[in-house]
Amino acid sequence: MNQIDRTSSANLRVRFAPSPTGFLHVGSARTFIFNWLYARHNHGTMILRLDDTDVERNTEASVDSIFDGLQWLGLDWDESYKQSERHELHRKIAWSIFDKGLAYRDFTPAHTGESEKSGVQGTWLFNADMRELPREESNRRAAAGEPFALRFRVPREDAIGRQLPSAVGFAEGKLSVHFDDAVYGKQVKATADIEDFALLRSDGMPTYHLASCADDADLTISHIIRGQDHLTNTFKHVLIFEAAGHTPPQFAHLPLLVAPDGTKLSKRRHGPVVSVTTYRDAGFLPDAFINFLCLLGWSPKDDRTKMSLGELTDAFSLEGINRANAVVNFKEPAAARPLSGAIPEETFDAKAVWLNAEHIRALPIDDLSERLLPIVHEQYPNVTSKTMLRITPLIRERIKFLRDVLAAADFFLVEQLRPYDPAELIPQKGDAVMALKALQKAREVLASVEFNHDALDHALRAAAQELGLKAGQMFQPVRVSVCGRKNAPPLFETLEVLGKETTLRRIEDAIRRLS
RNA sequence: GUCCCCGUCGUCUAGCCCGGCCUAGGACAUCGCCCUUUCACGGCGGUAACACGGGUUCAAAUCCCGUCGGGGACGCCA
Repeated sequence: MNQIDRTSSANLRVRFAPSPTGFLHVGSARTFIFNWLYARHNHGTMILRLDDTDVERNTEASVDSIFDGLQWLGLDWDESYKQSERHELHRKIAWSIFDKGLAYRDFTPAHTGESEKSGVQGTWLFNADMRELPREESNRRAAAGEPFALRFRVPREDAIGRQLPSAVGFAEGKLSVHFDDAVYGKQVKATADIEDFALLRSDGMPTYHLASCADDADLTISHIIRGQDHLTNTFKHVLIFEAAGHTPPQFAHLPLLVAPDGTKLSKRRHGPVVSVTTYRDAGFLPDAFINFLCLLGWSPKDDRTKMSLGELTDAFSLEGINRANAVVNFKEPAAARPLSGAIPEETFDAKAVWLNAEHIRALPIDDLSERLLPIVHEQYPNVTSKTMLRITPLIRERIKFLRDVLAAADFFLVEQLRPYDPAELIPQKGDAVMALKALQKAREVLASVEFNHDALDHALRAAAQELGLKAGQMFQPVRVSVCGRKNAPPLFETLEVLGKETTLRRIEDAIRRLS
């Protein structure tokens, strides 16, 4: 059965196959990333396939939203397909399975939705009348126009003695299907626990299971890397592959991403916090987001956490994937803070936020500056890239999200400072008189000094000494007058960028506020 | 209900396959100290975990059995 050479990377082909039924959520993004990493690490082929079989639920908006997310991540693919354009192939394969006697027509009317989902009697297996329906009668009824679904004939005890597919054998005395998962190891399931699933619906459309396997076989996918929620479906898939005359690919199932409440991440229950574009809009760097996602369910095993895309690509392997579900430790925005439009920082997993800050700090100044500029321009269209380039180094260590630039660099950007509490001007262990004295001195000294770091440093320290103040007591009033608050970048660099004119004007203003 | 998967600090994880180096390592978060003109960065240190119970063994986080807990799949949805 293992005739395909899976070690040869030239034939390595993986795929990401989202269904366009909503936005791209973080679990899907992580599946995409792992597939991409595996393909690139092994110089294989990355395929994007839209699994849009369910016309009812698919929307154009969803397709756009998924592409938005993928585009932001910045990871590419080599080939792309739409399942809805391949129905002929799916039907052809379904009927070839029927022709081999491995599927049969089921004329039972379709079920009315969810009603008999978790029946007390246990798993429904098959309807004997339909499964055993003579071929002639089946053909006759079909020819008469009676609707039917096409069902897979899962091997039962009646298959014993005949030629069995190679994935089917006996385990503990029971006829079972087996396959080897790259993450979860050997998997076995008794055919008595697998129902005769549908291949074609009564409207002739392929089901997900059929379409997915038919495409994977046709596109010669070598490795299927997907969420663990498909682990039990895989037994059916193995059966389809073999019935269609193909060797099943190598499977690798990923542990699920779960919410803090322990349940599988879902768009429905958890909302925008699980949408990729939410991270984009909050000012995450794509590489930081990718880094974060990779650490959920995978480990490089060498204690590294902050990793670039290149490092991730080099380090990635299926062996590093673990089996336990991982929680994305986000908070519901409503619980985090009364909503004010923007998504508060504490909404996101703290590690994601930290990684983002790390990636921001690792970016070269000019690169960071370029990414910051469009955000700044939303509110301050007149800021030049030259100015931005001077501001960036002063705030790089102080922002966790790209958007934070607006709050961190506000005093560089506005003409007029927002009104602040004059009490802020008063230094440690000082009073309003001291503040006033310091500012008047600063006004005097700064008027005649050259605005570069060293000159500023000398001038202000000397001024402090002259007044009998500690350096900090001198700096604080100046800082607050030019920044409008206590927490700000280092003073001299700040003054340098602000320039003499603005600095003096703001000190003047502060003196006015004090008196 | 049936079947499948999982269970190491609050969270992500290393170690588990091939028992001893584990008085269980790292990271985030948290607490404290240092650096310092504020904030941040950085440095140092602390708190904190092998779900439980049996067994095998000289020795078990690592192997076996059971219990409990969590998740997932069971559709003519994907």
